[in-house]
Amino acid sequence: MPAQTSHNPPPVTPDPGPDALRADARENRERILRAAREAYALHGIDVPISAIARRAGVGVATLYRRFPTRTSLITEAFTEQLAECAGALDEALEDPDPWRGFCTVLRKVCAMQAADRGFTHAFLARFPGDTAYAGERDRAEEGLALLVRRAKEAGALRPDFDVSDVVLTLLANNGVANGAGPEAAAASRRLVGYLLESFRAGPATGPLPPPAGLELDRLGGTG
Amino acid sequence: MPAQTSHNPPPVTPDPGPDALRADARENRERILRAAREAYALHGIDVPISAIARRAGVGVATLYRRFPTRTSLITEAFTEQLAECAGALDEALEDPDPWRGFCTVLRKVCAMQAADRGFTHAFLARFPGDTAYAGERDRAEEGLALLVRRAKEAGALRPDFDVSDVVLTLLANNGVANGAGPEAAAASRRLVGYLLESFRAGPATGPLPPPAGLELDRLGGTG
DNA sequence: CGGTAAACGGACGACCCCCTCCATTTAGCC
DNA sequence: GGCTAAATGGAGGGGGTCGTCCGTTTACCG
Repeated sequence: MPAQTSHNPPPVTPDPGPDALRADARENRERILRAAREAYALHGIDVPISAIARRAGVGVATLYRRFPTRTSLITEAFTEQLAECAGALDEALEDPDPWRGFCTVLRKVCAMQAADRGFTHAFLARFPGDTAYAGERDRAEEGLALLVRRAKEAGALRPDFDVSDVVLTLLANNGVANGAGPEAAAASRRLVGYLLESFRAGPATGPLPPPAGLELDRLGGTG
Repeated sequence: MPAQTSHNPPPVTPDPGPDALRADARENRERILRAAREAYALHGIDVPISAIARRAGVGVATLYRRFPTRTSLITEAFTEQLAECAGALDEALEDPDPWRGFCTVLRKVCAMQAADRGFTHAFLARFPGDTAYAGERDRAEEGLALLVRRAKEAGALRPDFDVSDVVLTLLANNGVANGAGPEAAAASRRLVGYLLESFRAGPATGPLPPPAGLELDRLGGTG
């Protein structure tokens, strides 16, 4: 990334923003996002750009002008769902029972993963140089850490649980979501059921293999 | 597949078999398989055929003549590892402690998954029309079912464990193996640690979401 | 040593996806 | 209604993989 010339008050939005667009352009922008969400949910994040354009009823050029990079499209397409995740975390933090909050947020995010094949990738993908998610993600990590600490202090979450185990859960769930086909939802629920039982503090168990130190921003679809 | 003309004593081996080959051809065949295993382990199952050929030091045509379909190459390349899995299961069945056997086989297979990016795909991929694995797989399913039953009867495995939960475990582990990059091995160990704790029979826990009824032959890399 | 069939490998056409360019259409304003 | 800049869409060059064809090389046998 070339250095910027010292000053630029609005951080040079690569996306002009939906508001500054002409009416027909804004309409098309929405159609593209809708089509992208549908396509991603159905076929995963690898659908050709041209397929999304076709589904949206626009030309490829239109799509490319609005979303110059694949990442920018994905970012926009999943903003809503990511906000939903953030909301779930906020709710969990407000729950007087941190363990219940912990369970709820994990169940919810995993269910979303299982329902939408593209969501996982959007969720786990790192967006190099893209600051749109960075703040959101940092906030999520903080909130998660807080929730985990509280749940431990309440004696409900096992003490050797590591925050990175949340990522572990998401990755595992991703594997199930991608591999289990039509049974993905049921399989995901069952996996999360097993894991939550294991995460719950209980009578002393043997030592666990050490945490893998996974971080949200070090992960990608295929490593 | 066109109907066959009623009789063909040797079931028309698409692979002439390593033995009937000329010396140089057999040599090349081995080189191809070695290269395929390396490439799959490093880059997953999607490496271009040409890359494997190059790595093996042969032309594409040679590879294609020996292994007409991608599947046939994968099948051959992972035969050894699959045999190792089968061996692990056999050992587990011989273990006087079925729970220990169960843990060992799950740990071993998951470790293999984590170590070799291609192995999972080979392991889970369905091979339509390919009978090479069918017998092996049926035997594995039987053995697994037996192991699970014994472990339950020994009171070590929770009664509501379902055989399909083994597949669930493999899918989850696959997600971790594919997504955790360099930490895949550690992350996989930790996941399996959590799951095995959960699988272990213990003080009554709440009801689990129902099993997803996953079967080995209904799974594929991306469903 | 010589002949033959097996084996080889590179080149090639078909296909798909990415992304840009440009001639044409259209919305919004006077 | 007419003008202008924004917006559009499809064609096309570039890159990559697949799988086959065919002229050349090589192992094996007599």
